[in-house]
Amino acid sequence: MAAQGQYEELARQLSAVGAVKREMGRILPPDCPPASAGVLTLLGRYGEMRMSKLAELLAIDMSVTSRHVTHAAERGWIDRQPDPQDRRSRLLRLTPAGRELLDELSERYTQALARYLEDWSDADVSLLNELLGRLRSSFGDCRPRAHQHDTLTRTPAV
Amino acid sequence: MAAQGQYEELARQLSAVGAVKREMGRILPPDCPPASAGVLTLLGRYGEMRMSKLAELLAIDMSVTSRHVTHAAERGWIDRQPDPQDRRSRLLRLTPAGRELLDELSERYTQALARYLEDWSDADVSLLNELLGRLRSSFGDCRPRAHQHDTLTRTPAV
DNA sequence: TATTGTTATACTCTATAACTATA
DNA sequence: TATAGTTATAGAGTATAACAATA
Repeated sequence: MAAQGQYEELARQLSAVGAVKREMGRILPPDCPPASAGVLTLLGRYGEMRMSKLAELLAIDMSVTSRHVTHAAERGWIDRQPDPQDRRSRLLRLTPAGRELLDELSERYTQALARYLEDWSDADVSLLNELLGRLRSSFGDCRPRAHQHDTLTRTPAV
Repeated sequence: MAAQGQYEELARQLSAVGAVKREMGRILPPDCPPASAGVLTLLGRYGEMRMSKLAELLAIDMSVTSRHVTHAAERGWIDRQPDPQDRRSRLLRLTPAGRELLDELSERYTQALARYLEDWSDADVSLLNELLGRLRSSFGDCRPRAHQHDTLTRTPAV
């Protein structure tokens, strides 16, 4: 349990961290918006998955996920196969071109962060990662309760 | 200097923290988008300032700042007076209504975070704040060099 | 009838460039 | 001529609701 000032400060930091995100977005290759990079990263990390799973990992609505996936699929970075188990679903996976692009993205991210965070210790980067992960998890666990004014309405995927 | 995997993880965490930001945005009162909350917060914290200073603190372009400020001014939350020292500039400050709204925002942020982060210690929240501040500062110090393909062109305000 | 995914629409946020007014 | 701020325009991201196909 933290003091009120800490919470207000955290709200401010979260709001302001957008500038860092935007700066990271600027290093991406043309035709690859940050949303595509997110899709490729998750498919690279977790392997083949369905739309609904990807939407859950991205923590955005599936309708939005669908558009991002379409963007990437149109450029040949990912592959959409109907799921033989349930033909309503589609299985997503990286193509070789997608894997290649992902490698390029990793390198760009790494180079940019190594430059910006040159005076950060390994332990500090690690700690920030851990705390951000915990932050997301603390929020994620509460998310379903967000707007529950109608208990009979379908609850969103996650 | 951190390992490559740490940097890739940080890129992912930064991308994913948007979900937390959106969740925080959902608790705001109607008619007060997150951008307005940011404007009010900074004016409350640092007091009267000019447009250019506010844009610098928000780390967004002044054109965008101008629109956020107009939104808030039209609702009576902030006041824009021409600077007597330089009539091109405008001095921004909270109105009583703006101060009242800011108090409401602080309370909502605090309540939401106290609920989501109920199992966080004061020290952990503090640490996250500190690391996010350092992160922003590490990026901010590099920003001017971003796109310097024409040294004679005016460099953006910050 | 319920669920998976897509599409249509609308809203928020941001950047670039052109513009106005003052210095 | 240069600077502070505004406005016009375009692009990226997201959410809600209506829809199609399958279960």
